Amino acid sequence: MTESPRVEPLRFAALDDVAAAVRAGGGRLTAARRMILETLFASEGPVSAERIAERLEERGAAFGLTSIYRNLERMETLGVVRHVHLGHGPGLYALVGEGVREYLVCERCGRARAVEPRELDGVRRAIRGRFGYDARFSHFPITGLCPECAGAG
Amino acid sequence: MTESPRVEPLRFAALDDVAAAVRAGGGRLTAARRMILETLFASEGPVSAERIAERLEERGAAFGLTSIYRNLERMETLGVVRHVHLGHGPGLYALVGEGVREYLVCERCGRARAVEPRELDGVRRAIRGRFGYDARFSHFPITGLCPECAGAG
DNA sequence: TTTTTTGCAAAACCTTTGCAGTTGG
DNA sequence: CCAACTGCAAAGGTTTTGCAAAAAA
Repeated sequence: MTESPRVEPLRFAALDDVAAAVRAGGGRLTAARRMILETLFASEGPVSAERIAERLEERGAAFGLTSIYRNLERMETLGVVRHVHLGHGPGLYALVGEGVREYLVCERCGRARAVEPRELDGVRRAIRGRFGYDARFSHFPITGLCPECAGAG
Repeated sequence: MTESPRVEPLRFAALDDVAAAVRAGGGRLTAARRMILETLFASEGPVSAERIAERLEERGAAFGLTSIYRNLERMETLGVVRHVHLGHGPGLYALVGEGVREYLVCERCGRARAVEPRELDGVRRAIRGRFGYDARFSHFPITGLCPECAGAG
C-alpha cells in the first residue's frame, strides 16, 4: 500500500470533485491536502487526525499532526470536510460529499451506529414538535444504552 | 458551543442528606468535600471544577484543582454527583438528588435548555422504537438548532 | 513574486497520576 | 492508629499558535 490503492472510477471522479471544491474556495491543492482527502475517501468511517497521519506515513509521506489539523480545519471551512465527536477520544473526520451520517453511541459499550439522516426523521419530528429544536446528530451523537446493553441491565 | 452554556436552576435534596450519602458510601466528609457540596447546592446549574475552585477561594479555603476533580469523581461513584458535557468546554457538575435534568444545546448560539426527563419520553419512545436504544440526554445533550437560530436560517 | 502552506517547538486546555505528607474517624 | 485524603508537580491526550522556511499560484 505505497501508492493510492484505489482505482475505482467512482472514487476518482468524486475525489476530483472534492479537489475542485477546495480550489473553488481559494485553497491550494497541496500534496498533504490531496493525500488527506484520499485517506478520507478510502476510510470506511470517520477517522482521527492521528490515524490520518499514520496512513500518510505508511504511504511514505509524513506530515506533522499540526498540518493535518490545519488542513482539516481549512477544508472544513471550505465545506468539504466535517468532524464528529463520538466519545471522549479525539474528533473524527469525514468527507461531506459522500453522504452525511448521524450517529447513536452506547455510553456503556462505546459502540457507534451510523444511520442515514432520513432514519432519524421521526425522532427529529418529535423533538421539533415539543421543543422547536432542529436536532442534528452528525456532530454530537444520540447517546444512551444500545439494545444489548439495555437488555443486560 | 465553545463556552459552558447557562441552564436553569436545579433543585437539590437537603445538604445533610447528601453528606449522609457520602458517609454511607465509605467516604469521609472532609472540609473540601463539604464545601464542594455546598457550592453545588448553591449553584443555579451545573458548574465546572474550575468554577468550584474559584468559589472555594472566595470563601477563603483554597483547594487545588486536583482535589476538586478527585472529590467530584469520588462523589460521582458514590452516586451523589453527576456531570454533563454541554459543549467543547469543561465538564459541568451537579448534585444528583431528585433533580436530574436532560439537556438540549444549540450548536449555533450555545444556549442550553434543561428539561425534566419526562418531557423527553416521546422522543425516547421514538428512538427506542426505531433503534432499540434507551437514550439519555443527561450526560450528553441533544444538539441542533434552537428555535431562534433555526428561524434565523 | 505574492500568498499560502509547512515544520518545529511550545503552549493551551482539561484532566489524571505519582508520591510523600496530612487528617478524619 | 490507619485508611482516606491532600498538595504539588508532572504527565497525558487533544488541539492550537507563533514564527521562519518552503512551496504553490
